[in-house]
Amino acid sequence: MVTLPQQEKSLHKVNGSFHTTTLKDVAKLAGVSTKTVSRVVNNQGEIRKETRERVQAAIEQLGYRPNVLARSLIHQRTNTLGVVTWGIDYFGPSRTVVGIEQQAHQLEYSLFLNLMDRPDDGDSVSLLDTLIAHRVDGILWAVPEVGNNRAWLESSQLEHFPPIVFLNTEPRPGLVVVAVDNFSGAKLATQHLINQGRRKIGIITGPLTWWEARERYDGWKSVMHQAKLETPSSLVVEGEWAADAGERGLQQLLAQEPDIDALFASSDQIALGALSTAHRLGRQIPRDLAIVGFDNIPESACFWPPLTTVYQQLIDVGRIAVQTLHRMIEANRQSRVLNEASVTLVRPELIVRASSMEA
Amino acid sequence: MVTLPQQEKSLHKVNGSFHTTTLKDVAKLAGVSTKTVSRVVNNQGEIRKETRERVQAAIEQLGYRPNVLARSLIHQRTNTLGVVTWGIDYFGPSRTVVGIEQQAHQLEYSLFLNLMDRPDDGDSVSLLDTLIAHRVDGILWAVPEVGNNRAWLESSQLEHFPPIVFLNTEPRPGLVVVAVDNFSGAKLATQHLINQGRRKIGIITGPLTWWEARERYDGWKSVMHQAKLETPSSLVVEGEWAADAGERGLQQLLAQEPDIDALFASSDQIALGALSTAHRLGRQIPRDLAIVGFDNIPESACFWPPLTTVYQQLIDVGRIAVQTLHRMIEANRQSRVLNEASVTLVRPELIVRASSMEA
DNA sequence: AAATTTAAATAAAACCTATTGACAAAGACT
DNA sequence: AGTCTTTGTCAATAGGTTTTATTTAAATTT
Repeated sequence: MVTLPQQEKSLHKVNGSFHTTTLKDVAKLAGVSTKTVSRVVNNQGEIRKETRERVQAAIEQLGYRPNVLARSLIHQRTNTLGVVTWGIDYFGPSRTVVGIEQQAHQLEYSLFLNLMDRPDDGDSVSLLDTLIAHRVDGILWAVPEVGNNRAWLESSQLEHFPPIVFLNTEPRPGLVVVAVDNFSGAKLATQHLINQGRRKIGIITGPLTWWEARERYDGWKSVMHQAKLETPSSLVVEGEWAADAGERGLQQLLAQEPDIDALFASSDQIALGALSTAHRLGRQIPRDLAIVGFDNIPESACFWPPLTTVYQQLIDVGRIAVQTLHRMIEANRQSRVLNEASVTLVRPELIVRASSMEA
Repeated sequence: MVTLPQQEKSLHKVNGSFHTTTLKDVAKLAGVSTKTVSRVVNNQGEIRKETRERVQAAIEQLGYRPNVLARSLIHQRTNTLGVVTWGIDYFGPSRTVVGIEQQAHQLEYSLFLNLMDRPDDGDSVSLLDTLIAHRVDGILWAVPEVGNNRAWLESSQLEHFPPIVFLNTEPRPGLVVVAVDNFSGAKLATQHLINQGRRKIGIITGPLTWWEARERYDGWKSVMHQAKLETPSSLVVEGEWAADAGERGLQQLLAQEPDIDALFASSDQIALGALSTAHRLGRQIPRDLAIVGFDNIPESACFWPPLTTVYQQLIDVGRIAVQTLHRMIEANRQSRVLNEASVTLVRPELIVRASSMEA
């Protein structure tokens, strides 16, 4: 036990305004120099056990926590990453953020979170500015690529930017990208349907301004061609990501090609909408129509029938992105070498359920 | 147009290591004092148009952004809020975060995001410590209340904490809380079923260690009693929040009370699982069994049949929480008056769809 | 044109909090 | 007395803000 002089309660009141305790306060209370406190806090140098305990008791009593701002200022490092993303109320983006947070936490980074209001451009530049003003050590750009919403890349002076990793965006020369291999995923889905003996396989795409939607579309086309199956535009409907696109989409497809026997839906929500339409029209799933989705949202296992879908390991995308960013930051610290571009693709896997296989 | 002396590219390279541009650099390049630059940046005092332009040109050229850390240090204010939450890959929590972010952005706060790995206790204290070390101006505690996961409240020295607002937790004396009125929501749902002429109304609850689950359970009980309906334990199944709890839950309910004519599911996922079981058992929804969920996840409109559910305006909870916190911060700045406790309840509304009404 | 007033800019120092290095001093131990 | 261990002093640093006192420049008045 260590005893300390009683501290009057008013210590943290100065001029009636809040005063967080500083190194000095601790030093004064413990009766040592600030240097000594600093040594205790940072666990460096030889310190007598008794002194250490006195200091620690003072820290306890005052609720002292070192001011990270001051530290960062000196060390030229904030241990902070900036995340820019969109749509965390959707399953995919939120999972990605979870992965990011987990890995960041493990590597002792704090996260600044910034959400865009719309995925297509908007206020990207001002968000990035804020992050840079906060001197984040690195940036995770996790906004889905829509239209030309990375136009800021051209106009910005990237030499004033910290390292950036792009998540789920199209690889480009000079950039570091971690993404799900949507193309492969779509191929898995389509190939599976072909393996089930289906031949007339329709697709409802996401909005084709989205890179991910285009990749999935291309994957479908690629497998179809390989299997020598036609891909007329009557088998294709462009939709939004949400469920009602699936409802309308299937209606339209059936109007154009009444005898399609399978559907590749570019999201689980679209698949859900299609299921709903199928029920209304009295089509048996999977007998009359096999359906495969994309995402593996938790609900999809309980759709009726349970949905076959492509599982994207978005948590991994987040984790890998942070690991990569961390390496870039460390490398930068050693030498101001330009980080090499790189592309990491995470392979999705197919989850087979009842919506695509007859019992 | 303003012209400036050419700057050699190597300015931001010092000893081969990265050098962010500072006020001084700008001042030197513009040929003015640092004070002048400061005035331009902060838009204060009288400054000749020509000078302002020179300075702005220098800022542009160097890509200067004021160091927020240094500013915060002086102003004793970081314009930063800490968010602690859990489960942003679920619909409810992520929506709440969206609301928080929107309002924070509008009030020019940046957000630190911290996710707990588990909602029941865990590392709360260390998360809070990190936030305080970062000198956040306020904290949003958006972790659902499970068991005694706010035990840290007793052991912490709250006088060293910045203002805190609690989201979707049980009101307690002395705390500021913004929450959805789960009790009312459950009453809406149950009353609606009674209005439809249902009398034997079962419930699948969330885990009753959760405050929100208990509130919904109590709401159901309250309305049942008011309508002079029995609430034997055979009408109650405690579940998890996810869909498979609904599958098993309905099975169990039907085993206990084969002639129930309605079900209040404490989450849309549970409702989805119940729908799935109903299909498998050949029960017609809503004819044989009316179902109401809770949450209004986007998919619920496309369930088969579309799900009647209770819509919680979680975005509003987030927004209001930030507004409240902002007021507390401002009030604190004026005078170190203890912030008064307060409770704001957000009323949910009932969305009626086909799962509870015969056509 | 000279004198006065007003405006714009500057230099220098203090401050915010913590870190760091060089060096000195005190105390403990042979 | 000499050595080792522990602690302290002091100043500089990180990147800004703010104050005071001063200087310079421009605008206005006589």
